[in-house]
Amino acid sequence: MLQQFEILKKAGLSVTESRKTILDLFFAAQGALAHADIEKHSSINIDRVTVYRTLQTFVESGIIHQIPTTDNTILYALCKDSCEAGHHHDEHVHFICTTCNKTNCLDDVMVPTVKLPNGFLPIQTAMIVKGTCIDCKSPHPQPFPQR
Amino acid sequence: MLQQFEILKKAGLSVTESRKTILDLFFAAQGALAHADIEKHSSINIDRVTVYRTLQTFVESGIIHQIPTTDNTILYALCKDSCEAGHHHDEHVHFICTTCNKTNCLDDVMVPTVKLPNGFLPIQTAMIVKGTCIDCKSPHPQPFPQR
DNA sequence: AAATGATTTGCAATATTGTTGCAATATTTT
DNA sequence: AAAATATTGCAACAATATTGCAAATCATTT
Repeated sequence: MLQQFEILKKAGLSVTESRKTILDLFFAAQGALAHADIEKHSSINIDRVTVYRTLQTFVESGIIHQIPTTDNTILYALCKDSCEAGHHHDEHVHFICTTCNKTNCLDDVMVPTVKLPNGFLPIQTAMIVKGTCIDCKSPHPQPFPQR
Repeated sequence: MLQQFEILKKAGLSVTESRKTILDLFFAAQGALAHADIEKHSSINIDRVTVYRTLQTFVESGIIHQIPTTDNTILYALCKDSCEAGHHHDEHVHFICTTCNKTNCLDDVMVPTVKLPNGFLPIQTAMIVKGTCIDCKSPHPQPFPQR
C-alpha cells in the first residue's frame, strides 16, 4: 500500500481508502479496467458515484488514462511515471483481445506518426489493435478482470 | 434518394423510410454521427429503438463503421464502397476536432502497421487523432452536427 | 492529540442511455 | 392482390450517468 500512498501524494490528492482501494485494483489487474469492472468487483464496496468521481480525478491527475472503445464504455489503465497531470504521455498502442476481452497497454509499442492532410493539427493520437493476445494463443488461467 | 435505395438494395436490406432517412442524415453530415445526433435531429421522428436497430443493421451490412471514443458513445460514419458486410475496410485514420467536435474520416490516410510483441495477433486496428481540424483553423459556418 | 477547515464520500433523487417482447404496420415475394 | 417475411413503434424495463447535499473523512494547525 505504500506505493499507492506515494502516487496519490505525488499527484497532490488526499489519501483516502476509496482511492487506495481503486489503485490497488489497477495494480492487481495488469490491464485496463472499465467502470463496471471496479463497481462490480466482489471485494470492494464503494458507491457508484465515488467510483465515477475517482476515475475522473485520476484521469485529471495523470494517474490513469482513457482508452477509446466501440462499446459504450471507457477503459482506464495506469499511466507510467512519465505521465503528468493534464498532459498524458500515453502514446503507446493498446491491444484488446477479442477472446479474453482483456486490454493491454503495449508500453513498448509507440504510436507511429502519420502525415495528415494540410490544415489538420494533431494534438493526441490513440491506436487500438484488436486481435488475439499472447495469453489466448497459448492459454493459461486468466486473472481479473474476466469480462 | 436514388443513391440511398441502391445502397440498401445492394446490402440486401429492405428499403424502408427510416433507413432512407437515416442514410440521408449521414450523407448530409459529412462526418461521423452518434446515436444521439440522429435521435435528437430536429427534422426526423424515428423511435429510439429503431435508430438503435438501424445503426446495428448498417454496421453488420457494411454500410457504416464504428469509431471508438473516450466518452461513452460510439460514432458511426459511412463506409466507402470497398466495404463489405462483415469485413470492413475502414482502416483509415479518424480525426476528432476538439473545437467543433466534428469527426472526420481521413479516407486517404491509412492506418500504419505496427510491429507487435511476439504472440500478439492483430486482426483490426483503429487510429484516432484528436486536434484542430481544417475548418476550425480558418473558421467558417459549420454544418450539422453541432455537438 | 485535538480542533479546525477543507475535501471526500454516500445517499437520494433524477436524468440519460440501452434492451426486450410483442402487436401493428410496412415491405418483399409469390 | 394475397401470403409470407421483415420492420417499426410502443411499453416496460434495465443499466448507466449526473447532481445536490448532509455526514464522514482527511489534512493542517495548534
